[in-house]
Amino acid sequence: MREKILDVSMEQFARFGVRNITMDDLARQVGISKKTLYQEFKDKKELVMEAFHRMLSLDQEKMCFIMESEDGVIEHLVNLSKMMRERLSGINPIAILEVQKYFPEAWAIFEKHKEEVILLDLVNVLEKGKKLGYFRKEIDSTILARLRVNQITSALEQTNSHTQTHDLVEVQMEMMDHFLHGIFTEKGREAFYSQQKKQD
DNA sequence: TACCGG
DNA sequence: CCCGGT
Repeated sequence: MREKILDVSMEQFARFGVRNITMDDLARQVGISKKTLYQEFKDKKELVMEAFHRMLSLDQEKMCFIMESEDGVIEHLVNLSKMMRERLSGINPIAILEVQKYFPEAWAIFEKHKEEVILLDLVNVLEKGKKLGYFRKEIDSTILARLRVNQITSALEQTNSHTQTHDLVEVQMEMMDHFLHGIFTEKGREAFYSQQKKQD
């Protein structure tokens, strides 16, 4: 039951914004009474926190899966960016602003996730890529992982501007391409191009 | 579902 | 007036 509620909440919050979705809306869509809803969750704040937390956990699961199934570091970075693009395309920019503004505790969960999960993952993948000869040995993995994590999440801060979600997706693609070409060795670039061909 | 109160 | 909470 809890998961069902969280899944619906996640989708609705992302699409219409947290403030536009009322507790009545959620109860109706899940097909339960508000009483049941409040038995599972203390208040709306808790629901938002949990929904947000769940979204990040699902992302993290996907990342672990990518990490295990792909031994190619390039595929890993491409998939990470793809994941971010898919996530962005389903989120109304207004929802991000609302969470930052009205649910700072939920936003803190994301900040933590960014620092502890994504950043470490990127350091690992950059190191791995250097060893395999795809990335230039001169690069500092820690600095570039930081650069990349800021790049990826910059999409979420730009929401103040009038940028459309579609543009954000395009921007993600462009930044990934630029980042990769900055760290590739010859071997890396060739591997990237043949990997791109497969995707089309 | 109705209602209170912020 | 709206909506979270009872």
